[in-house]
Amino acid sequence: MTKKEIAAMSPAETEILRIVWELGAATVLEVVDQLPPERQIAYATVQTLLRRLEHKGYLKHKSRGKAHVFMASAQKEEVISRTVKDFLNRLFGGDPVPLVQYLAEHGEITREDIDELKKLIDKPKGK
Amino acid sequence: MTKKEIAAMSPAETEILRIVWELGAATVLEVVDQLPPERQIAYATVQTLLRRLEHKGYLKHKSRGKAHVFMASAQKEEVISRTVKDFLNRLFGGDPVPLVQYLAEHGEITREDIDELKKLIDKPKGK
DNA sequence: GACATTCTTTTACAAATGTACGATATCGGA
DNA sequence: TCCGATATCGTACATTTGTAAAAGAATGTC
Repeated sequence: MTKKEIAAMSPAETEILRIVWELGAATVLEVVDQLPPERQIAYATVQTLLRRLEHKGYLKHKSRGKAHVFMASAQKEEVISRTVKDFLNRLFGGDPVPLVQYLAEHGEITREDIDELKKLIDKPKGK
Repeated sequence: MTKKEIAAMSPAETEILRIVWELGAATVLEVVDQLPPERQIAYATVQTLLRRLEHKGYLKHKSRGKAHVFMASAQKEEVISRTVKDFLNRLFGGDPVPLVQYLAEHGEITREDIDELKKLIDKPKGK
């Protein structure tokens, strides 16, 4: 565990980071285009968020022509882990069951999903 | 749907709100005592957070002696729903499966939990 | 090589957040 | 009724966050 202590990301930053993850690598414009249409947010704002994410160590970038192409720098798994754990602590005191329960009750996850999960648990993570 | 538009709560506020939910009703001191020992936070700070939560409509209070006893005002279900949905959107673009998958892979939820869930889904919510 | 175009950088700024001190009010006793 | 203990209230304040305009730089095109 050499590196640690990466500054927490804000909600808006999280939203942007997710999109970069999804696209693999993306310019400011590509991120903007990926945002849902109802999400009104200026190009410059997204740019700021990307810059801040880079400062905090979540992203890095290289240049393609004059544009910057952003991509993940920190380990996604790691980041998600911290974020979920944190969320769980704040809202449910760390107990994940109520969360999953909520998802089940509100039709967010289907029976099929659950069957898949069962398999996942049975096979203890084939690396 | 008469009331809506309740201001979003901040992470620190969420942490406090959860404790009030857990205790049902609590004074500032009781909330402070409920916080994990590693969480260094002054009495006055908790007080401020409780005050803000009340302003935002999440809590109300009555007096017991000179102390204020805080308790939930907004519907917990409602609040959790909004919060989870929001979290899901930001971190996973709204798809709950990766979240649950994460929980499963990291041993956060057990096989038993999953069996319980299955029942929940099969019985479509006995109101 | 001058221009319009497209990006990045710089800079701003109000509002929200996290944190908490000091002043004030209230309650239970002596 | 005056006192100490306990609470709340008002206030403060440095940061972080969300949002973005303005200024400056690189590029392709006549």
